[in-house]
Formats: sequence, structure tokens, C-alpha cells
Amino acid sequence: MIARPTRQRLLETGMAMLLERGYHDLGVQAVLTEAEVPKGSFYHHFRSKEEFGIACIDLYMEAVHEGLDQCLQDPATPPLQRIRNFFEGTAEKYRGQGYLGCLLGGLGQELSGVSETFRAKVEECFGVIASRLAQCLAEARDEGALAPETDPQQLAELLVNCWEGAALRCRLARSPAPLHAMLDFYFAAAAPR
Amino acid sequence: MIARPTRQRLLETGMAMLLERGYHDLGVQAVLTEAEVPKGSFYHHFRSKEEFGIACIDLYMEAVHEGLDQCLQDPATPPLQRIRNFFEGTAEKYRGQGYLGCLLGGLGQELSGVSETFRAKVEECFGVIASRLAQCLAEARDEGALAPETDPQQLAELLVNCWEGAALRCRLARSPAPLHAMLDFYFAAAAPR
DNA sequence: CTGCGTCTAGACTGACCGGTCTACTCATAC
DNA sequence: GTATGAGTAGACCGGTCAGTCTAGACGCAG
Repeated sequence: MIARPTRQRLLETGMAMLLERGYHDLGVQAVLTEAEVPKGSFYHHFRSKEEFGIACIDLYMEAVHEGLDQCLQDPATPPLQRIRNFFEGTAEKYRGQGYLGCLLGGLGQELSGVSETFRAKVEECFGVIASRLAQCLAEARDEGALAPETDPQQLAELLVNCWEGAALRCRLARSPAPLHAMLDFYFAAAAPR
Repeated sequence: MIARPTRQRLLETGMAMLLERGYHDLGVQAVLTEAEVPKGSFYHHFRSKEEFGIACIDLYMEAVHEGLDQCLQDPATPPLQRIRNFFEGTAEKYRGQGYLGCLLGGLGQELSGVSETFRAKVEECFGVIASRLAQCLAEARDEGALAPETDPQQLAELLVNCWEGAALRCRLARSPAPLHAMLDFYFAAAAPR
């Protein structure tokens, strides 16, 4: 017996609640109540709240990778458009959550001054995402859709960072406008002159 | 008697500690210990922790406005360069704090899902900053340094948002590189083609 | 001097925190 | 049948939280 439902339910509930409330404002008990799981089960599946938080990030990243898989590997679409599709899809996801922004950005901001574990985790996640985008940007460059002297990794990091800024603002303003404005600017600027 | 020293010391201490630890991880007692102030004084000067947090943001904004005053009103410098100077100065400030990023971004991320007071406050602050930048961008446009069809307010909001993203990443990576990369990209892209 | 408001001082309160503990259920193995 | 171990159940623990309360220090007005 793997008791997948309980553990999975905890993670899904936790991921949603962490996005809304952040880490320190979210008590373990609140997750348990929401997921209708007793405390003993929680500490059976997770050694600590911190480990639980990290596991929630892992679950979040699974979804991100799925999105990247779906968008970035479509050979029928030009590489830059694939990237744009990925972010448009992400914006759509945000909409469904009430424009609460990105879990990585949220936990990264809140915890990176206080927990080396979370700081390193979130930083690593951003690096991984950027690397996948960079691959696609390199393709775009090789096809001539970007200037030949482009550094794909740096351009990808920049994209991720600006996206996170736009996601923060979308969270503050409860609006998708900052997301789309940022994408428009970025893709207009990245194209070779 | 205004007892400026105590109140001021609390705010300065609180501002620094909020930047590092965030709101919920920071106990009132920790601020008191650091500032060497007894609890009675704290609740004499502030009605609650929330009011204190807002006051810390106000103090932070005072410094931001000083920076804007210094940089944006220099008639000897072209408008776009003035803006760049402001952000370079801000990056320098971040360096002195160990690259902990921006207090507005930090508190905005952590609290906007949980406190309407803080959400509105931070959103307002970003709007104010963007408006001041927009004025300067309008000047730049009128001088021909930007395309005539530029919307200064939108371009300013974009700048603020992307800056916050870069500031988050600089906090995560403990490095100024994301800040400068973002500025390079922005100013290269904003110039008319 | 007395009286009063501002500010300092810190013990104290009740709620809630993360985490532990023991007891229990139940499916499977023998 | 009995034993085993994963998972459920929630009472309980020490510690910490934001906030309150009473007491006193200090400057000033009369």
C-alpha cells in the first residue's frame, strides 16, 4: 500500500495554500484541516514542514516541466513562438488561480533571506527552467530568428527574471496585464534589428 | 517630546529586519531586542505589528523618493541616463545590504495573498514609482530618445516590474548580475530602432 | 511642591505554532 | 488464528507569537 491519495492530497492542498498564504503564514494544521487529514498522517509522510514545502515545490516543478514539454518540443511551431506559447499557457494557469503569481517567486522572496535550503532550491528551479528555455532560444538563433551573437542562456535567465517580476505585479494588481505587457516587450526586443 | 530616537530606531531596525526575514518570520520581540527597546514603547508608538510594517514601508519609500529626486531632476544628464543612474544607485544600495533585493517586492510577494492592506500599499508604491519614472520617460520621448508613439506610463510600469524580477533573482543568487543584465536589455530595447 | 501626559519598562496572557506521542485500524503474510 | 507494518487519529508538549497591563521615570505646568 502506497497510500498515494493522502500524500498526494496533502501536496496538492499545500501547493495551493502556499501560493496564496506563503510559508510562514500557513500552519500545518490549516493544511490538515483543508485536506481532511489528521496530524499523525502528515508526520508519517513528511519529516517536517520544511520537507513538505520542498515537496510542494517539486510537485509545482512537475507541472512546469509538463508545460515545457508540451510547448517547447512542437516542431510545427517556430522556436520563439513555442516559448511564447509556454508563457501564455502559464498566464492562463495564473488566471485559474486568481492571479496569485508564481509559487517559486513567492517562496523565493519570502524564504531566501531566512532558509538556505529554500533559497538554493528555488534558485536551482529557476536555473533549470532557464536552461530549457535557452535550448529553444539557441534553436531560434540557429534558424536566424535571433541575432547570431545572442547568448541563449543569458537571454533565457533574463526572460525568467522579468517574467517573475511581471508575475509579482500580476499578483499585486490581480491582473494579467503585466504578464502580457512583459512578453510583448521581450519578444519585440529580442528579434534581430 | 516626540521621542524621535525610539520610534525612528524601531523603524530603521524593522526595515532592515523585514528585508532579511520577511514579515511573518519576524517577531516583534526580535525587533525590540535588536533595537534595545522594551515592548511597552513599541505599542506606545504603533498600534499593531501591521501598522508598524506599513510605517517601515513608508520609511523605505522616503529613501526611494530621495533617490528619485537626486537622479531624475538632473538637467545636465539625458533623461534615459537619469533613470539608469537611479537604478544603478539602487543596485549599489542592494550591494550594501548583501543583495537582499527590494523590500516592496519582498513584502508584496509574501503578504499580498493574505493582507489586503499590504497588497494595496505595495501596489500603490509601485504605481507611484512608475509614475515618477514615466515623467522622465516622457521627457526622453519628447527629446527624441524614445519613439514618438511610446506610452511612458506603460514603459515605466514594465521597467519597475522587470526590475523587481531582477531584484528577486539577485536575492536568490546573492549577485548583482541579474540587475545589470536587465538594465542593459531594457535600455537597448527601448531606444528607437 | 502637586498633577499630568508622554514615554519607558517588562511581566504576563491566551492563542497558536511545529512537532511528538500513544493508540488504533486494517490489509497482508504466515 | 497471530504477527507485522503502513497509515490513520488526535491529544498533548514546550515554545513562541502578538498584544495587554500595571508600574514607574521624566519633563513641564500650576
